[in-house]
Amino acid sequence: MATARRERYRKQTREEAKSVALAQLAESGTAGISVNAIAKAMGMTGPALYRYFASRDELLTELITDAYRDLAETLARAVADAAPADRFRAMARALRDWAKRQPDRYLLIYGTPVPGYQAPPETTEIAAGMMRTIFDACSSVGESGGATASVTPGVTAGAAARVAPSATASGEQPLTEVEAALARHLEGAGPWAPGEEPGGELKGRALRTWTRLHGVISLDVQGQFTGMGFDPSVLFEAELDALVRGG
Amino acid sequence: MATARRERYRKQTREEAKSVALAQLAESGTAGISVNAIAKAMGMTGPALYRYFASRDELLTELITDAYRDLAETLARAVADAAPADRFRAMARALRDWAKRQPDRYLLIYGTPVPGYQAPPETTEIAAGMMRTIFDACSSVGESGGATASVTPGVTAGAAARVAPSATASGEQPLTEVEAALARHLEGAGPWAPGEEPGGELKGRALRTWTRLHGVISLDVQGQFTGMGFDPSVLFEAELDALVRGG
DNA sequence: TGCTTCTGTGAGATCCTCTAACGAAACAAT
DNA sequence: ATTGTTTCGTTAGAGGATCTCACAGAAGCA
Repeated sequence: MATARRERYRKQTREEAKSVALAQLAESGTAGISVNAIAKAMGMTGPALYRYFASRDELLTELITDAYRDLAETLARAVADAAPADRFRAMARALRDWAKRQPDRYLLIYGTPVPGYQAPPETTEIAAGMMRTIFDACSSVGESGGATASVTPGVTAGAAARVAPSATASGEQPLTEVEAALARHLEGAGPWAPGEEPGGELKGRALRTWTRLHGVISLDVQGQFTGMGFDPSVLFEAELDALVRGG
Repeated sequence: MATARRERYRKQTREEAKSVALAQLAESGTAGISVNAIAKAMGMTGPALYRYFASRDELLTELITDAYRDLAETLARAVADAAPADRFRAMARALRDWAKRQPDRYLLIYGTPVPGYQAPPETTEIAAGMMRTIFDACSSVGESGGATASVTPGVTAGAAARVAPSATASGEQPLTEVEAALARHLEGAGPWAPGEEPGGELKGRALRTWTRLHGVISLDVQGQFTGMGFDPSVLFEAELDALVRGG
């Protein structure tokens, strides 16, 4: 029973090690995380830490899943706390804020993977939960917002003219032919998230949302915009608006 | 004069080293590139390679700039070889093809950077040249294509209704308010590319293009789509279409 | 009190990057 | 052809990394 003390201590030192590792990550990147250095910073010798983590890789993996979980929870909370009409924007901004506040953790999740690396099953679970959140945020985007313009299809011919939605549920934006093709292609895919699987159209919206937000955020946190003389948040808001507008 | 032999030999072994390094990169990631292992694979001892590269970092940097240059040239050629109406799609597809064919090199350019790492000035030059290519591809997107639909603004009020373009040059898509705001914000930014600097609207289009294509491509080459049961190229084409449509 | 389990230490194996000193080869010039 | 110079590759080694192993304490349990 009193072994609980030991377990508490064990968990505590594990957390301390991960915390020190995060500090190292922030200032030297993934490659700068050293078991030896962490141990030294904690006041013990190198091999002692191997009582708590089987390998440097396990520590790294735990850092990743922790960050993943944290991000997923942050998004879920942002969606839950927002009014239905604001959910989408709240989710997107929460994502960006999280990434900007701790770039290294974002890159830990979405950065360059090691070729051989196999993500633990826990990771895919978290990813599925996050996809659920994105679904929820996306599904509430056109509803009762009143801010979306109903764009009537133009008369010009061509592949990009907006066509009537195939057979989807609620009253949403009309889709272009290519959007409809993507929706059809995604109809059978999945399952991507727990709970009921949405239709292809919503999956397409979610996928667009994910990739576009990641595009802006990842280039931003990697510093690819530095020296270009503009505020990335303006670009982000523009992309956000395009997503809302485009359904 | 006959020192040319030596120089040729020198260049040759440098190239061989980089080639071996690329092989290591493909199978073990950036961290798996080892000067010792490269030398051994070339039939010499470790320290010998330090006659050719001052440090492991210099080798890495050279790998990055090589990849960057290669990518930039590939895009430029794709744009140059395509008919004006196809330039945009040609550029985008060339980008994706290049990335899919050699994911590790793409991630070398756009992957997680080391926090302390300062890109050599040569890199920013190449980036500027590539931005020029993107500008060229984007500027020819609405012209004479005939495939873009002229979307008439809906009657519904709200921030997302399309408004008349501010004062831009050619006959292009009308902009939403947020797009116009982004264009205004980008008007003074730069210079991003050699040659004449385009207006804010074109800069906005280029930025959207860059971030959206990168969003799809990076998640794809990182394997984030694996197991989701859909073809990423369909998503890519849908995004491409949205970019063409949206100006 | 003893017995067991957990925790930390020091030594060491094996890798890595990178420096330094030395032999050998190739080039240059008399 | 012989001499001098530059370059190349070697071995030796410093210093650091991950990780294993055997051993000394400490903590928990009887």
